[in-house]
Amino acid sequence: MKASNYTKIWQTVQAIPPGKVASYGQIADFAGLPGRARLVGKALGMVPDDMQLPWYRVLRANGQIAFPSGSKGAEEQKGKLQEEGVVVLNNRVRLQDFGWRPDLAELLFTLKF
DNA sequence: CGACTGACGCCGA
DNA sequence: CTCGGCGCCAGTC
Repeated sequence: MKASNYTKIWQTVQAIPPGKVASYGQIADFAGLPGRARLVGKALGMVPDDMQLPWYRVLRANGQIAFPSGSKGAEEQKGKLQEEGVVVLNNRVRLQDFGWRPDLAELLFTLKF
């Protein structure tokens, strides 16, 4: 099967465990698309509503929520994260505490590509 | 074909 | 901390 870039990105996002967050660049790297962080953003925007995807676990490299503070999207994302115990302050998360550091072996087992 | 546009990232000032 | 600039690339106009 011909895993498109979007498919790889979605699979990688699904691999993020609850209570942890990853950055766009990180997702791009794990998906085999180094330097294509913007493509990750595009891919998340293309996600069908009926597909379950923890898109809210994806943040900017500095831990900030990608949406403008106070916007609908930002509030929704903040809520979803806090439900999992992730602390969100001033529209941002401390990656030092909640950043996802995947185990390479398990990552490969999950993504299989 | 070129110009513009993003749920981005990094480096330098 | 803020700004500006450049790299990135699939879509859109």
